[in-house]
Amino acid sequence: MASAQSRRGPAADALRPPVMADVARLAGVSHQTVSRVLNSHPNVRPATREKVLAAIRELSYRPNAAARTLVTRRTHTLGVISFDTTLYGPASMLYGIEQAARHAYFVSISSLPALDHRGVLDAVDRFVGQAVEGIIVIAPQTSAVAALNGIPDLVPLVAVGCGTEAPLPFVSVDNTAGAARATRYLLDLGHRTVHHVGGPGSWLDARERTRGWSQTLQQAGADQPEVLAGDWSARSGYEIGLQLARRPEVTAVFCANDHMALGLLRAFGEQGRRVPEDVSVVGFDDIPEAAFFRPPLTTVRQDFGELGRRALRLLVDTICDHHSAGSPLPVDPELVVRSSAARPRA
Amino acid sequence: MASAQSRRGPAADALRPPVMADVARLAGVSHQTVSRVLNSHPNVRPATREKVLAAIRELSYRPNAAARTLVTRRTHTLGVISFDTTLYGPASMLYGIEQAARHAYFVSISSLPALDHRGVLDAVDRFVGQAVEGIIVIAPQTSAVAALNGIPDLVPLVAVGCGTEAPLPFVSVDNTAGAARATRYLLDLGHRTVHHVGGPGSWLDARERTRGWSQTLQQAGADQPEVLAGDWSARSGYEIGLQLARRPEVTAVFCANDHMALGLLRAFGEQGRRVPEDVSVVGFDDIPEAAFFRPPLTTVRQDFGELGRRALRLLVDTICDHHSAGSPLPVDPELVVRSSAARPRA
DNA sequence: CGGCCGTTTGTTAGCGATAACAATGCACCG
DNA sequence: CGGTGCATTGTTATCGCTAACAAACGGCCG
Repeated sequence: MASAQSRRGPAADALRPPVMADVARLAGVSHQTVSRVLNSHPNVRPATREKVLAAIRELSYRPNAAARTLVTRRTHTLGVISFDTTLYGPASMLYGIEQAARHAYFVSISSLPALDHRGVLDAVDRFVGQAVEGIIVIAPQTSAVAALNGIPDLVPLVAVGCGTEAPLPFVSVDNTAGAARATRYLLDLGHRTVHHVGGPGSWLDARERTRGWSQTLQQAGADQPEVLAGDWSARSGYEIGLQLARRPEVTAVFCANDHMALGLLRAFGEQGRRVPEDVSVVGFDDIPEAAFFRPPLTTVRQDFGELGRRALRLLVDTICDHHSAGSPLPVDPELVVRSSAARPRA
Repeated sequence: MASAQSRRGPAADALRPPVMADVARLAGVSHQTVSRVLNSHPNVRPATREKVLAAIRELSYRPNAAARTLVTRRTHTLGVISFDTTLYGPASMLYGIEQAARHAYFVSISSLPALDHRGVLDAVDRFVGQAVEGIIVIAPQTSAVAALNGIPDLVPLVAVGCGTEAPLPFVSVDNTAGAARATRYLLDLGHRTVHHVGGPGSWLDARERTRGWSQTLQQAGADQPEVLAGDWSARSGYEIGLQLARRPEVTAVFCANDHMALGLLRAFGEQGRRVPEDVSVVGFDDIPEAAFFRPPLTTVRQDFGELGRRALRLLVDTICDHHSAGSPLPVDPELVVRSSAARPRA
């Protein structure tokens, strides 16, 4: 049997995985017929198909992906470039993307410690080298958007969470509306004005949330306090909270994310300012833990998973039609009322 | 110029990306010489190399990965199979893996909503079909380990966070030691015994932490209260906390993770049991927010990133030597003392 | 019963790279 | 001045698959 096997010589049988020709020989057909069965072409007699399938099973044959790719020019692979996937937002989007993609694509990741021009360009380059069929950039920072500008159009590319200024198809949440909702809620409770702990200015989401807050105050004719910017971390929220706690005129704070709100709550607690009796706090994101902060955090829910799924859909559309049919509507954030905000004391 | 280009005919120039033959023609050498330059073989005259590089730049040529793979049988791709990468632990390990791998490999992910037998097998199968060079399974659940047993040895496979019972090379943290350290710490503070909020029994880490706690109590001759098992979520910690708060004999609690500890803190706060005055709480993981809980959480730090990096190293070793040189030492967790635990009141 | 047509199968030629081997050129030696 | 050997380059075969075309087969019609 071994000697009849192939030009590879008898000894190679065990070493090399079987190829299509081996299946063909065993089934007594030509390799092309095997290929037809594998690609479910019509015009293969059922009996033949069965023989081939049996041979495939017997040899545990698996088609060689590289050979296939070489001729079909399809890799069934997408690339995702993201800022630090340890963070809740990026991690959730990645998860959403992967769930939505898995039935049709492999997803390859590139998680960058910083989204600078160089890093993004390199990552795109890597992926193009790998011949991905499309790329999703989770690009929350202005620097990333800038980098995206300079990218040659080698492969369909979609951005997510990049504000509305991106020079390419994108999906995003309506940060401005979410921030406005939070601010409006606090004003409606009776607060004279609302202070704001912002995210880093280099992040688009941060800017947009700040804008939503600012516009709402302006419309309401309320005082507009200076923005205190953190870096998204609980620590920065804590430090800012320490300052804010000293100022008795502060009765309401809108934090650009839940982690900073956590730090804020801690700082207020430490300084003896009660939440929500003395000061109200509202966050943004609705991370799973927010409901278990002390007190439970009123916050703006953002559906990261949905965002990821939409990004994927947009990318797939772009790959197929090869014309971006405009970007879908922004995902609408929702205010989740818990107990960290209340009416100010009279 | 176009007519001299290639057998593809003049019109194809703009459509197809350039191939090695195009570069060769432009540089006036054979395609093999181009290949030599690309693979930095010795024995290419510097002048020739320059000509080739210039041609490559001029055409913006990129080698075709599939063609390369077909002949070299290398894909430079690794697969990572993980349970829900939204969670802090898996996300951090994934990040560690990717950071360590990126200079040499692409990393493809498969994030499963459940690590059941079928799911793991399918994921491995997908990756084998994609011809990855190795797979890392972030396999914290017993069901995953069971599934790993049945896997044919088609590709190097390494598990991480899978306890010490895995039938294959693995890396893990020393959960038992970490839990023992936390428990010991509470006992040393003077508590009679320590209650335990465990993770789901289907998770190896949960079991090991419970074991470490249990052994320590036994060694100390302390009472061994019944384990209350949660599901890692803050919500489950909260619910268990509500029960525990009613029992005045409870003065110290060791939680199997920080999220449940957060829920516990909230429940105790709500029920008027002060932490750490009335009851001490220690967590596990040291998530970035733990320092900003109220009170700041004393917990056991686990370096997920390092774990990921080690897993990668182990996998690469396995790929190269193709014999697993035994698994590396478990990563040692460290107790981070903050203020959620104190001496019991007299 | 020959010819036409549709179904089923086989044969050949690529896809774009690397590997093995052959050929060239030049320096150096006896 | 021919032979030897190394550095450099070119030629050919091959990786495992799909696409395009060719051939064989059978049924049906006139």
